Amino acid sequence: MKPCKLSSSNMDSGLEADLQCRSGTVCVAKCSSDRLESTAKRRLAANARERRRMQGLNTAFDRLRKVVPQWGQDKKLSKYETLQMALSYIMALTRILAEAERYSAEKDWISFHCEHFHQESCHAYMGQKVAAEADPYEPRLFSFHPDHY
DNA sequence: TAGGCCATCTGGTCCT
DNA sequence: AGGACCAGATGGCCTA
Repeated sequence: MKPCKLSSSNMDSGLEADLQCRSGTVCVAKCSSDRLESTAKRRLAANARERRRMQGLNTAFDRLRKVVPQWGQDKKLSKYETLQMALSYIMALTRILAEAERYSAEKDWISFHCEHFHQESCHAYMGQKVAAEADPYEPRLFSFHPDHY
């Protein structure tokens, strides 16, 4: 948006009818006031759009806070903490998924191994696995460790 | 009271 | 030209 090229003296005079552009052509009072008015209008519209945009962003943050674990947190997570927690959460879930896949493949092999070789040690191993799976959402998996920059 | 967090305004840049 | 997005500035609110 280019500013209306009015001389400062004219701007200060307050006599709108006498306003002149630097080009020398007579600038009708309406010219500057309309321009200022439309500039102000567009600025206000832009402000409103920006407010709506930020509100949308905050709504998204609230939705994210609802699905992210908040172990022992009595106050809501800040935006930065929410993003960090979401990252930890996703990584933990990914790890659980990978473990589960590996376990299902491994279990077949272990069953076979137990059937044909040393059964005692296999029972101990299987028991350990089951215990570990009993509480896959153990809080420590998603503990929030903010990075310090 | 200082520091953290947030909302809002604003000007700049990019895209359609 | 106008909208979306972004980053900097500013002021308010809250907490230790």
